[in-house]
Amino acid sequence: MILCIVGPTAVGKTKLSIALAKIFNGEIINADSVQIYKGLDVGSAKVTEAEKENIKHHLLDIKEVDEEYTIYHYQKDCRQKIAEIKKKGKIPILVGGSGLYIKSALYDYQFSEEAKDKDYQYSNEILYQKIKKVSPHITIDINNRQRLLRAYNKIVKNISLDQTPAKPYYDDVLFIGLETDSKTLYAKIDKRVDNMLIALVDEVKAFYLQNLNSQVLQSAIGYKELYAFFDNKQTFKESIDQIKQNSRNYAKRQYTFFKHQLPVHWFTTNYQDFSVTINNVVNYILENTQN
RNA sequence: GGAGGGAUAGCGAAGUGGUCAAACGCGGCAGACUGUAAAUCUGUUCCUUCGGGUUCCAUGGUUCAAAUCCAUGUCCCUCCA
Repeated sequence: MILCIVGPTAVGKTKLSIALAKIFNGEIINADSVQIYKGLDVGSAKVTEAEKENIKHHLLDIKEVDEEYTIYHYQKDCRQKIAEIKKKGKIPILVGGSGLYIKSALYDYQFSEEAKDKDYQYSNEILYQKIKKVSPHITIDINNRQRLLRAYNKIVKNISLDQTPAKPYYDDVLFIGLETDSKTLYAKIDKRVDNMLIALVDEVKAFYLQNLNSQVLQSAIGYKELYAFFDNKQTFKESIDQIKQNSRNYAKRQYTFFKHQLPVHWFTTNYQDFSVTINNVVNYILENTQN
């Protein structure tokens, strides 16, 4: 059995994962694209040593902030960890909010070789036409340059643009989702941001003073907004409001992905008494376990 | 007390007689997702039984026709006293 715990930011995934690891003798595999990196602790709400309660965690802090890491790497790393944990007779528990990371590891996504996309000078229209010429039925939005470039890079490297849906890579995965109504979640997110504020400023400032800049620092919520503040591009309050706003929007996108892309069984987080939530999940797992 | 400026959809903001249910941005809601995924992109957003109905501070007026012109009132802002 493989457990996979998903849900938007701030619903309680971490807490649930620790509880399940203890009950089912599991080890946790991180499935969060930002927590892969060392030093991005506060802003990514990474588990603290105390919170881990001696449960073994994998794929946390395995890269420096200026190193490249994509789903290609994650697929390999995660599958390897799953194999290792299973070999020990323990239960792998994937926990995280990065939907595509999870899907690429647990579904038969094919990645040919490690390779970075090249940028081309072509306009979106021209890229679109070139792609359509090779693959007339492909669905791709003409404004989505990131995807257009990806598709075009594939064409140049003679890689198939096949869009057939991926099949599960494992046959024993149980997807568990945590959810709550948006009003509660948004209040939770705001509060979480307010609580992490001081520590987050220190964390980001350290990177900023080192003159570090990288893909993650430019795109991760909590980091990019404070960089804008340190660069004097906006006020502190504007940055904080933006962090909250971006977190809310992100939570929304996470729901959409999990609800439509993965066969998730959902549970409502009981913030007053989390043991109720844990019990519900445990019962569900027991009901769906063969032995 | 005097002189100006302004009130537009949840918010900001265009529009200054018909082509205006009203550009655009934000926010909201919904969606896509096979190598940047905490990324990138899409649709929708007055009400509706989808025929239509009711809007642009309020009331009255001009006009075939008003968010746009006129009068009065209310509120807000700036400047002079």
